[in-house]
This record gives sequence, structure tokens and C-alpha cells, in this order.
Amino acid sequence: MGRTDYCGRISPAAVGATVTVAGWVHRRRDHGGLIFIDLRDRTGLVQVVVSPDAAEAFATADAVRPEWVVSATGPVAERPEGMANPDLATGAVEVRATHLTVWSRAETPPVSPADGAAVDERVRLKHRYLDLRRPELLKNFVLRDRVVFAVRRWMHAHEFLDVETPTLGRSTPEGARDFLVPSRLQPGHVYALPQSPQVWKQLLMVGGVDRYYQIVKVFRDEALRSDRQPEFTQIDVETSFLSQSQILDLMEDMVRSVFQEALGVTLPPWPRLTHAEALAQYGTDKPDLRAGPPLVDLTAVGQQVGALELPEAASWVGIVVEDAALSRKQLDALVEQARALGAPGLWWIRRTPEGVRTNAGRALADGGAGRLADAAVLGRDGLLLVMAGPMGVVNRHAGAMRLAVAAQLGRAASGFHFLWVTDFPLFEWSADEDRWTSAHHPFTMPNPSDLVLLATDPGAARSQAYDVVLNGVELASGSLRIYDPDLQAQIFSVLGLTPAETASKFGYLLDAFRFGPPPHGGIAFGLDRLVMLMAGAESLREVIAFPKTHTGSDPLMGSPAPADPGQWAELRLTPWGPDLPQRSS
RNA sequence: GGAGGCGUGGUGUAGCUGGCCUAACACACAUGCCUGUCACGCAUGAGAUCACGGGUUCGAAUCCCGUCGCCUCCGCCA
Repeated sequence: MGRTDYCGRISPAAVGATVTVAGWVHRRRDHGGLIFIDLRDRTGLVQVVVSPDAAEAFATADAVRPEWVVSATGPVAERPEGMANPDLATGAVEVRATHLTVWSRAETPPVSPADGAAVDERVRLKHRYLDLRRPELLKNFVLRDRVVFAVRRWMHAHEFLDVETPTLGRSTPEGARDFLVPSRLQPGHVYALPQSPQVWKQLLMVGGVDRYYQIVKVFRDEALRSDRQPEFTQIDVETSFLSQSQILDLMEDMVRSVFQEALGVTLPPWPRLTHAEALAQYGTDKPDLRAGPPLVDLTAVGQQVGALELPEAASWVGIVVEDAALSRKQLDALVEQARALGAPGLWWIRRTPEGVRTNAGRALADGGAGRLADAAVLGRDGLLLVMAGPMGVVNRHAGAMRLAVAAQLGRAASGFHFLWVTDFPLFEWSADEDRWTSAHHPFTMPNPSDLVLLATDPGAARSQAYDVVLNGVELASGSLRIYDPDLQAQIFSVLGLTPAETASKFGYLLDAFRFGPPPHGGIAFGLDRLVMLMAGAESLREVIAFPKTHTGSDPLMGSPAPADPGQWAELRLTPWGPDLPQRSS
């Protein structure tokens, strides 16, 4: 074999040298008396020219087809006058092959790495190895490697220890549905794959590790989306003896260093918003800061000018869009979208040289539209969207409309806009289960000043939990943890876990906390999402080498697959159910 | 658990208000010609039981029902 150089790295400096390049035939252009082969490897393309002077190589080049694996040996030459290709990194040079060797042939590929055309997802996944040859896809994995390397470099420099935790663990209540693994040695018992190494990393803190991180696969058996896979990778972090603001500063520094190293992008400091502020200003706990200014609270003026249709509206919210060139048709579409969200409606108010124009009509008192525009400090040619209704719900709807307007305007496209969201509520009420559930997870430390609320008003208690949000996507989530067994028991009790259940399911953790647990806290980043956003990709599938489909299957290996009767027997299990799924292919 | 979209040669699509479809177009593929192309060009050709099953009809890619698969969204995802 004996490759000497990567295709994409042949440069004018190599002119005159004899090289051997190897890879896949990207394209072949046969001129009868002269054959050009674009040869592709991980680094890119280089043009190989084969002339009839090299008779044997020429005969080989004549037979070669796309995606065959070949190597070419010959001198690097500058291309003739006027023949350079400025669109190709190696476009100034070419390899004049004296020898050409075929190492593998290829059938006509169902996914053409040279075309890069949109191909059906199941075809791409079934032949993922062909899809991966596409330079557009491969570059995502180059980036992913750079990100992981930058993370590890930073972690090592800051004395974080990479400690592995088990993949076979124990199912816990709360949170996502677990993937279960039946035990053969202990029939009827199961392991659970981790939703996160949460408890393990807390036990590592009790074990004195002090600073832990792990780039680790985690598993959640929930419905999938373009940004959710059943197994995904976290950058999992835990520290001892640090305050919340120290942890936030550290993690922000880590991400900043990763962006600098992997992407050459310098991030500004991240804004910090409390959960309550995020809801008030953006109507969501994961604001997209690219989508224009915050919402404006118009409740005071709104209640004065009144809405004949909504006399009892407790909350009025405005979305200010400066310089909005939206047509009447687009405005109508926005009103429709608002209705689709379940909002009673949407009023637009526009300042024009001729005065204020609005679709609110007689719903507002005379001059009401103008007063709302004044209150929102609406500039010339500005557009104000107003929504009114019950407290809370209005903000959520307005937050969604804020994004809809940005999408309509084609804004919110570029840049990396991070922020911290802090002070999440400790609990959320689950109507389904008729009980309090943890907003983050049951080990989250309450805000010390809200401890009294645990017994009286759990819904009002804030936690010391925080999220990292990037461009409207939840990228990381973390908290300070409880390390007092009594407090932990109190939280379990609010969650409706009986002492017996607690002892059975979390006894090991409460035990550990009896032996000197340090104050600790941490965070977990979604690595796949991070790389997806850094790569500008639309789906997690673009940054995972062998992803699952929307229904959790892998068309390449054909998983999940039925188990043999013998395998079921060993596990002492029987597939059960009215009708097990039929398979078509 | 729910809603929507899609499934036609290797790939991407058209056809889908039933008969003109013996299924069209582009790319890819095969054969031939061509010594400076780079999405090379030119000519000729092969390749599809229209996802699967059932139904309606004289007649189904087209209409109806079901199944499977893929995508997107809501619920869900501590």
C-alpha cells in the first residue's frame, strides 16, 4: 500500500515530489485519450491525471468506477496554464499517475458521496458508511473530535478527574422512563441503564474525588425528536466545596475555551437570568436571545384601555418589532398562528406616517392602540404585537409568537447566544400523578431562604438549579445537591415517597450521607446538542455516527431485533402482549 | 398517547379530479466516441410487479380500509 500523503493536503510545495495517495474515486472524467480521477479521502480531494503514456495505469483508470478504492503514485505537478480550479483546495496541482492500483471495487452506491443530494433518511441510515463518506457529514465528526479534545484538555488542566461509572445500574423513580436490562443470574431482576450518572457522581464526591467529569453515554426511553436520541452523550461534571457562582464561572470558562479551541470563536460573557425573569421577559425557560428584544409588560396600560372582548385579562404582553416589513398577509398568518397556540387572538399595532394602524378595531377604547404603542416605546415604522389573557399563559404564548415573528422575518439565524437561567422552581405539580414532582431531580438543593416553604407551599420554593441555554436550546442542566440526609428525606416526603420506598430505593445514598458528604454540585451538558449547534446542523443525526430513527430503530444493524427462544428462556422471560409488532423488511 | 406529511427504476421527483401509463424527467448505471476536464461533452441502451395486504370498479400508481416504514410537531423527556 504505502500511502505517503493525504489527498486534501497535496500543495504546490510538493511539486516535483513523487507521492502515493489513496482513497475513494469521487468522480471520473474520461476524455478518451486522457482520464481524470478526483480521488477523495478524509481530508478532501485531489485530481489524479492518467495519460496513455503510462499504459498499465491508463488501462486501470479506464476500468475504475465511482467509490472504488484505489491508490495512485506519481509526481505532483503544477496544473497547466489556465487549468487551475479555484474551487478546490488542491486545485493548483495534480498527481500525474505512473501507477494506479485498485484495492476494492464498489457497486453503484445508493447514497452517492459525490452528489450530497437529499436522500431518504432510511436509505442514508441503512448505508450509513456511505453517508459518512460525504464530506459535509464527515466534517461534523472532525468538529466533534475537536470539541471532545478541547473539553478533555480543559478538564485535565483544571484538575478534573475522568472517572468511569457503571452502565448497569438500578432503576430509580422520578424522571424519564428507564431502559431495563434483565439479569440472567438473578431471574426476575433488572438493571437499568443510566439516565445520567447522577447518583454515582454524588457518591464520588462523598468518596473525596473533589472534581469529576466524564464524557459518557446515557439512556432515556422516551419519545424521540430531531434533537433527542434514546442514547446520547453527556459531558458530566461534579465538584465539591464550590458555590453556585463558582461552578457557573468555571463551566462558562470551559465552554468558552472549547469554542475558542474548536471553532476559533470568542464568546462574550453570558447573561444570567432567573427562571422568573426568563418567563417574564421571554415567556420560556430557554430564551432565544437572537429573536429580538424581550417581551414588554403592558398590563398597566392594557387594563386602562381595556379590551371589550377580554375585560378580565390579568396580563398584557407586547412584542416589539422594529423595522418590520411584514405584509398584511404575513400579519394575518401570525394571528392564525397565535390562535393555533390556543391564544384568544393577537392584535398588531403599527406606526405609519399616516398614524396608528391596527387590527384591534373597537376591542380597545379610543386611542387605546396609540397608548399601548407609547407604553411599548414603539419607534417610527415599528410594529407592536399585543396579547392579553390569564397571567402566565399569555407570556408563554407571547414567547412562542416572539419566535414565530423572528422566523417570519428570517432573523435569528447566526451567532452563538448563551445565557444562564437560575433559580428554577424546586417542584412542579403533576396533574397526572396528583403529586409534586422534582423540577430538576430529587437531589437538588433548595434555596436556603425557601426551606420553610417545603412544608407550607412547595410550589413556591426555589432551587439552586441552573440551565445553560444556547440559541433557544437547553444545552446543560445542573444544581447544587442536597448532602444532608434529613433534608433529603424531607424532599422525598414532599414527592410522596414513603420512608419504606425511600429506604429501599435510595437507602444507599442516605447511608452515604451519614459518613461525611461534602457540599457539592455539578452540571451535565448535552454533547451531541452542543456539537449540533456548533456545526449548524439541523438534527442530532448529523453529529452521531450511527443514530437511531424516530422510532428507536437502527436500519443498518436492524436493531432492536427479536430474541431467540433460548435467550428468553435463559432470562426466564416470555414476550407477552396482544400482538407483537410485525416486521416488513 | 395524539396530530400532520411522505413512500413510484440505484437516487431525487412528475403522474395521483381512475382508461391517453405499454409509467415520464433528471442524475446515477452500461456500451461506444473524445488528450485538459473538474457537476466534462456527445451518441446509444438497460433498468420499476408504483411500500405491503385487502376492497370498490369493466378497468387502480391514481379512490377506500388496514398494516409497515421514514420525517416533523404536541404530550412526554427529573
